[in-house]
Amino acid sequence: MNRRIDQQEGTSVRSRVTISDVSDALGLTKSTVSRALNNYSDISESTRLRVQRMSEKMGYQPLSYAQAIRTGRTKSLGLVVQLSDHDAHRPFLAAFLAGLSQGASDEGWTMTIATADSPEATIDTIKTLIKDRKADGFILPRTLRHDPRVTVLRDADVPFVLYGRCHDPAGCAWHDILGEDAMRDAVRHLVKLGHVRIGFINGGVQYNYSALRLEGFLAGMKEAGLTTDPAHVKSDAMSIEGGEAASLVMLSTDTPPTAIVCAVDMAALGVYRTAADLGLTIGADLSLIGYDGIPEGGMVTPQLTTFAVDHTASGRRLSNLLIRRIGGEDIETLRELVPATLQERGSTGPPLLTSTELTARIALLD
Amino acid sequence: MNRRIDQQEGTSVRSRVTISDVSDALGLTKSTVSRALNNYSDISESTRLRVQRMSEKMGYQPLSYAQAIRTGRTKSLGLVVQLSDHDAHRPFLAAFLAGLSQGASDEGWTMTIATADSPEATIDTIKTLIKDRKADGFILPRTLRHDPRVTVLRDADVPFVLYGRCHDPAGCAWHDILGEDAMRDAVRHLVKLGHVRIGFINGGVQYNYSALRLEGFLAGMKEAGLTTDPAHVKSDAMSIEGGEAASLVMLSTDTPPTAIVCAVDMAALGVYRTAADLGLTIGADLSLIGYDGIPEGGMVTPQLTTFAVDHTASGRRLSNLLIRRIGGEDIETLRELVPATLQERGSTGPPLLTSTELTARIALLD
DNA sequence: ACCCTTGCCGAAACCGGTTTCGGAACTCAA
DNA sequence: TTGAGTTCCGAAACCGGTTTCGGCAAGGGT
Repeated sequence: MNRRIDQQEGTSVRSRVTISDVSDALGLTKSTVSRALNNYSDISESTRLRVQRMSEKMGYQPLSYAQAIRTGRTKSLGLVVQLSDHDAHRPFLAAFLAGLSQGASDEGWTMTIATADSPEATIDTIKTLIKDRKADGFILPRTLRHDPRVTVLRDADVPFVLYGRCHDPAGCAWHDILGEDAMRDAVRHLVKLGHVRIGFINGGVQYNYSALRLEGFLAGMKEAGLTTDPAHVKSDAMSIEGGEAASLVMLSTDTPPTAIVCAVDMAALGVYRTAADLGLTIGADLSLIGYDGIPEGGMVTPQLTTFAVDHTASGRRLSNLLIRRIGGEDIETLRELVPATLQERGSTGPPLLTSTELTARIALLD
Repeated sequence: MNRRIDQQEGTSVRSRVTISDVSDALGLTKSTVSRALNNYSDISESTRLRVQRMSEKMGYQPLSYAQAIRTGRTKSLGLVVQLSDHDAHRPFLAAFLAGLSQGASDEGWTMTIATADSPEATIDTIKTLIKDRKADGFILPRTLRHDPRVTVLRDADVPFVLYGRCHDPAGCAWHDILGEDAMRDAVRHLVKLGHVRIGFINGGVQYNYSALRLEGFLAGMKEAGLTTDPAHVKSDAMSIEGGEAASLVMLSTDTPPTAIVCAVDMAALGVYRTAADLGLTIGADLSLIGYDGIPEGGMVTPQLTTFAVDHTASGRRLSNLLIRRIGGEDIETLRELVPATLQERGSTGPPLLTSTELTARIALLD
């Protein structure tokens, strides 16, 4: 009782307000206060209210690690960032973290993050974090078709939520962008402009999204009654170089596409290079649509038409979902899909050249 | 004693090995085990060894939050990333985090990170993390000349370490890159190529580094016996647009510089735009040196000569310094400066034109 | 009037560590 | 032999919460 309550916003964080301070002030025991704040049913409504008010007034906030010792929960979300991945996701990282962090702190949770430089190291890091109880659950970005992280976490019975979807949905909660719809819409958009021969440059096949985006592309082609030339479909292009190589091959066929859809913006930037090499003007001779909305897309000429993805918003959602998952909510209610939004810029236009003319133009260079 | 020890690498993390398991196995009390592991002097060397071996064998690792309840230390490092800053630092983030995280986990620590979108929010977030004891200390990137974070942490008596330096070193540990030396070396490099009229585009004056880099630039000029035209020194350019504007003004004077040193790469990228607008060829008509080593510098033509900074290595050092600081090491021993390394590429060369010729060329455009 | 619920709260154990305190055993000088 | 120090470890309190258990008092049915 001789304990001094700190100033509201005192910078010096001497002795905190503990649960005993609150219970003493109310003439109750700390067990009652604890149960009142944790919504136990054997606490009368009037007492619960008294406790809540007093806690509020005294600025009491349970210490998460003091709770953890009994509950095993730290109120922190784990994220292991794998950096061996091509650079593509780095620009996402800041925005993504911002969303995660906001979503977490909205509920009074924090983010524990670690990095790893290989899939194996990622698994090890996750295991360590679980063992040391540094996180109550995990957010898994960049879901793979067969993701070892999912296996580990499912086995360990540790909650997690995917940024992406999973081939085996058992036990998986997720938040994902409808990349397949975006690819279909890309085709629709190009078809409306008059394109008939459309190529597709996909991302890494190990990722779950690539199968979906390919599906979406093909669906769009089928819907428009167009046939897809197998030579016009490439995959595993996630970097500028990858996109450059894939598009070069594609445009060197006898019947080159007049438009290309890329599953990732980085690959689309590579197409700019190929176009420059072949003397083609993007947006005129060759139309191009990307996906991701990376800032570099706004720095090239013409600016890249792409599908913008709001990673901050997604991060926020993911934190929310994971916290609810840890709280025991049903998995089925913790799955959501949101659309990407088309950002129309200069890299698309009606086809100026026929495929034959294109070939002729390209041949001139040799 | 009826407790089962988990399999070494068991995925299912049932009951952990606790300190009592270890003490039981040795026929000691847990207090002895605790003191043995924490290097108390009143434990015999033989006992300490027995305890260490058994702990190792049983895979015992104290639970950090269980320790925290008594010690107040969580073994986690705090980082608050401020995102309102121009985008410039985003590319750094991944590499920086990787270093921090490696440095932390090398010592069995973890990173707790949060984001904020304004200086005020940053302060609030730090205060919250301190209050909730979510971090034992903080890493402060992007040090300002007068940094409110330093004030808060110093007042709260919470350990911290700067990525950068501080005008008032009292209580400050740091790791920093010698940007001033880099700027001086940039001038030396240009002088050696034959440049006489050299401009300087500095970053934000609110940052601590900008004063240092300006100093370094001026030192290089003085060393070479060159006079610095005040019209050739600009500041607060940290983005492409900023660099573009600053260089445009600078090059529109009667005696434009034949070479420009930029304190940040992003500004240097802006100079490329100005050069394109004015019909100048970078590396020939105009030499350019940046600082940071951002990947975009390798994507422009010609590639940007710059000073590469290894943010991963710095992050690792910062974690190490902070952990030692939290451990009570003397501040004076926790300050270190490392050089940046010149990455010579295509944006520098001997001056092809005199200042007069340059002016004539530029005037032609009007 | 009596017993049986039910509602509500206190007492105490507990979580996994750390830290204080005290005392047994051993050493060494007087 | 004895007394004073040392060395080293056990017992127990403690940190700040949560959870189990038991019991008192009010209410309700017969």
